[in-house]
Amino acid sequence: MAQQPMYRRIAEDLRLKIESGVLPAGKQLPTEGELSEEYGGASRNTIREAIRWLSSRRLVGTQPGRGTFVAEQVKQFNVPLNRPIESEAFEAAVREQGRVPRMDPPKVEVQSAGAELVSELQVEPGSSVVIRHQERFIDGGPSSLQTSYYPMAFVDGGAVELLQAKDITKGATKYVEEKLGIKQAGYRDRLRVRSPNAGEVTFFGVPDDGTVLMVVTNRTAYTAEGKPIRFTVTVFPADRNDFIFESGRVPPLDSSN
Amino acid sequence: MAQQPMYRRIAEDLRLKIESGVLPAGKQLPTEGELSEEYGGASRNTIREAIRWLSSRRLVGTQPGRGTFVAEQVKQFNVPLNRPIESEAFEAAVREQGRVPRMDPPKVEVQSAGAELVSELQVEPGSSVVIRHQERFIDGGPSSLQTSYYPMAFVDGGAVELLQAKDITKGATKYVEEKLGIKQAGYRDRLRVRSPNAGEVTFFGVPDDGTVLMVVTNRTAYTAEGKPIRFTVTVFPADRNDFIFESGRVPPLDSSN
DNA sequence: AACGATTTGTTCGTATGTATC
DNA sequence: TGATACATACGAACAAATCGT
Repeated sequence: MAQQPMYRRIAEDLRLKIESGVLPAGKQLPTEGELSEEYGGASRNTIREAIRWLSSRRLVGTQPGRGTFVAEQVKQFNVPLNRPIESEAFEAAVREQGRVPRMDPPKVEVQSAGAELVSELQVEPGSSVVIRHQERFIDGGPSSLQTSYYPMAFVDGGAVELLQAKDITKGATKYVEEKLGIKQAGYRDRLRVRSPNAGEVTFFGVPDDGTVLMVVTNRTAYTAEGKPIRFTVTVFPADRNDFIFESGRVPPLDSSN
Repeated sequence: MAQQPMYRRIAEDLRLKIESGVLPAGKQLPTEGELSEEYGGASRNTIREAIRWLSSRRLVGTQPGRGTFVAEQVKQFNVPLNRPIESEAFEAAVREQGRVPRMDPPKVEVQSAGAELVSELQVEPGSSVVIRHQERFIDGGPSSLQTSYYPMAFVDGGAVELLQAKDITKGATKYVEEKLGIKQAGYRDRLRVRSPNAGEVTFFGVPDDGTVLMVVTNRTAYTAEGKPIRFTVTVFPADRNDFIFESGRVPPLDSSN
């Protein structure tokens, strides 16, 4: 029975201290030098391996120049999948959970459709697509990045507000329905977990060490005839969000949870 | 403008080679010693930092004694959230996607309810709970771990098969309804991402470095009166599964995707 | 079955860089 | 500005896993 490497045993010992409350959330760990002494003169590199193991599990966080701290438990936000994901729905969901929403005005762009969009929106390769991008915040901190894609044909058909860099107050879905008579009959979400890209690391302020992951929800909305009318990508940090999906009749969700 | 550390630049260079196809999936990278020479005599530790960066993003995988290999793309499985999650539904979903399901017979256990179960099942603290645990496989590889919890009162009331370590062919939900007249009216899923525990690392055969995460779906099923009747936890490796949720009317999902 | 060669994993020591207070 | 603490980088040695002989 081979025993575990030293850094692993040290990490395990620290993990127990954290989970048992000897080292409470927010508390600073001894410095690497101190831990080195504490654990029988193990090399500072070995201590760093142990801390890295804890860090990759988000049990601790390191801050250059300050120290290593036991991770604070972050309050989870419940992302309701059964509801619309437009601005008003986001605001309502956040307020329901007793928190404060904020949204930047959308950035609008026109690009030619790449492979994914061609498949999701069923448009011609290289045809123009309207992109509406919005940054969202909860309690002043970054919450999510949302990007919606519409066929340019919608704008040509009269839905010109899609090109304006401001919120469509009545909701883009309703707006498209009123302007073009294109009515949403349903949608499909696909949730996937992946590493953040450079822009997401910046926006969310997460460490760039591959430990924090993102949940990406791809929502494709369809008409009754099965024609896709919108493709929306929303990116959330995986460690601060739960995704709630309800089917049939269920009692209301206790928002304290 | 501070430039990036060397290990990061090396990692970025290797990342480009991987993403551009110079290093195709499955290909072995040069050994650490060779890379050390390639990158201007950088120390082997620095090379290892670069590889660690790639590894934490699942771009490469290392195998002691063998080498470092570009990660193979794993075929995603679509987990349908709109459907039941009992054995038959799992089998059907897997077959629909052209793959081969397998399930071990369930392990049954009785435990006293801890805090989470007390809250989810609304049972008395310390009261007995029936636990049914099942391991599931797709194409011979580990797919998911599912654990369902029922109040012991169901067994006392006559649903004795809940205690037997074999599949309830008609489905546990239907069985409970027939035996006890307790009818499921709806359910709520909560998806959350976390690190695997020791048992999950073993079962799924994933590296224990905190890089591979799990998606846990907690499903609580309710009666029309809002009484919880079942609590089910299913654990999936985050990198091999997409979670699909449909609302309203949507065209069928192309299972090739 | 045993051994040696190869490759990654662990541990040490040391020096210097950079962020914070 | 100096002191402190984590981050990067180097060099070295040995351990452990793998594979072919």
